[in-house]
Amino acid sequence: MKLTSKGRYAVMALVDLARFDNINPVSLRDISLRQGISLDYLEQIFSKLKKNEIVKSIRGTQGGYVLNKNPNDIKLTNIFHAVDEKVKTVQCKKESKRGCNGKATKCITHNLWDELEIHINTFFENKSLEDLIKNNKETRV
Amino acid sequence: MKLTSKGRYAVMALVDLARFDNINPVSLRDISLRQGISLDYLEQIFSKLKKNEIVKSIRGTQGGYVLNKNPNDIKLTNIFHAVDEKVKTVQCKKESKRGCNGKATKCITHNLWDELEIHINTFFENKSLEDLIKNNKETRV
DNA sequence: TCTAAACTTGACCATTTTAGTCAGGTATGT
DNA sequence: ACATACCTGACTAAAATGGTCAAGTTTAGA
Repeated sequence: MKLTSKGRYAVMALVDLARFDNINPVSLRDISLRQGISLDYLEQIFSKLKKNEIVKSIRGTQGGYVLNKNPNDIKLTNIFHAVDEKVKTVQCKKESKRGCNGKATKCITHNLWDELEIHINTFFENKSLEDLIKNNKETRV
Repeated sequence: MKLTSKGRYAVMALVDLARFDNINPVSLRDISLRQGISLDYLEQIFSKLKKNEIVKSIRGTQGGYVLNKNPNDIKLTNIFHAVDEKVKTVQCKKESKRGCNGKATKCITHNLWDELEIHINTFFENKSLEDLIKNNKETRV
């Protein structure tokens, strides 16, 4: 199990954005430079964040992005959902009426993954952008 | 983020094994049939489980695998570790003396991933094969 | 009004990972 | 001897990942 870069970049970029958007919109170019993330890739990510109403865009010179909500109302779970970072641990095909092992039963470890998923989601639901700004200042190695 | 099939299969197979190994070793062929997992793939997985002393093998006719420890002493974390299921959320190159963003700092979300990792690992460390046998009987859909 | 900054969209792609298969072994109980 | 079952390594198709590239559109400011 691992978190992909897309989810990580999304969170990094939003934390960066949240710290600088007090007055003016923040351009992806600036975020790209500060965080070392490819500009083209950031554009893909922000396209999704915008669709999910986490950020707003302002076009043209001096444009950029701003948060669309209070940092306290942006939970990690919203961010991951926006960029398609799946927290699902097992894919049980819901289309079929059958269980996840092809039989008429759930697989013997099914409940376990449900529990795990809840465990992880709880973490994400309780963590907001606000928390990250407060507690995770860039620190020296 | 998702759990790969390898880790899931490993757990499924071990739960199956734990339920049937009272008297005789259990063959991978039986597990394969019961759980619907490819035999060849199971062999790869059990090779790793054996290296990590989670199971013992008995060769020859009537051979198979048996648990090498008490089900209560086999934690999920041991199983995942054995089959290389990474719970690491971020790969910060430890070889380099630098931070995870190439600069001399940790990335601004570094602490977050550390926390998440601990959160998930706690779940895995507290869950044993014994727990799964007790609570996760195969259930009808 | 011209232009450069910045967002927008979609196609494309190399690499890595995943989830296996295949083809051979070797050991051992009967 | 022979069938069963473990053991090992090479191989591979398909998907996911982590981007790049190209061609726009919009708008502030000179």
